[in-house]
Amino acid sequence: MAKLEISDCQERLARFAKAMSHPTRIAILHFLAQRNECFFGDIHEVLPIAKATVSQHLSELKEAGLIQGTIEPPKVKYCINPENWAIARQLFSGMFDEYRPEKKDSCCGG
Amino acid sequence: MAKLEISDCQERLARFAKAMSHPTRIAILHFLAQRNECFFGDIHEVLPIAKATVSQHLSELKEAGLIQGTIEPPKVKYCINPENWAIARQLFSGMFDEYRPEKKDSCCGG
DNA sequence: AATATTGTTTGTAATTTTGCGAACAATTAA
DNA sequence: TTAATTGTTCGCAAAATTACAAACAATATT
Repeated sequence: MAKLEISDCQERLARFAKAMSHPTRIAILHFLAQRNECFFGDIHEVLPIAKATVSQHLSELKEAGLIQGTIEPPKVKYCINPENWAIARQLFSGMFDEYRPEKKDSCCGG
Repeated sequence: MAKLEISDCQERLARFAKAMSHPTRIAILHFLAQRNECFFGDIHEVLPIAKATVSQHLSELKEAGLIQGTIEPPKVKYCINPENWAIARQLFSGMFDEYRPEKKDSCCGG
């Protein structure tokens, strides 16, 4: 029993998923993905939540590696982290491609 | 201010991501994606956690729509939910495709 | 030096998540 | 009927998440 070991890829996928597990953070990613870059204020301006909360969400996205931020005094510029974005894309599509229903009739009697 | 409204798609994407935000649940999805279907016991046997916890993780995956379960007394058969799996795949790839770095030089001075 | 601007950090509270053992339900076998 | 098998649900505890206001830091301006 207990033979299944969780791989690094699976841990990493879960980590990315966790970063994406909140609607506000999805909205932030969407916003950044479209603009390629922008300042904290631009993001905060558009969200109906306190700046402290925005900052926290940005922190989590940054720690997960999906975005990056650089200080441009007195502002902070945020953008997608291209390398990790590509890795996340691959991990997710790899996961979803693992399921290939060979038969047209569904499983589980559904 | 606060102009950004979170769309249903974004809510749904976050919901799927949340279901995938735990390593054990990623492992379960991976397991199911490969086998196309299997019983609770098969999953529990392979995981180093209590059956109550396994049951809970399966519940969350089921409530999120990623998997489905049917009772086959005295067992319960679980499998990927094909329709929602396809929807999740699209939502994620749609999100990741939103970012298209036009230039080779990275943003944020990275 | 004093003030304004831009974000982060801190402290706090409410809620959710995670995990387990024990109790429970439902079917099957003896 | 009694016992065994298979999972779910309950009750609980520890930890993590979410959100906010207030305090703080760092640069720019007057």
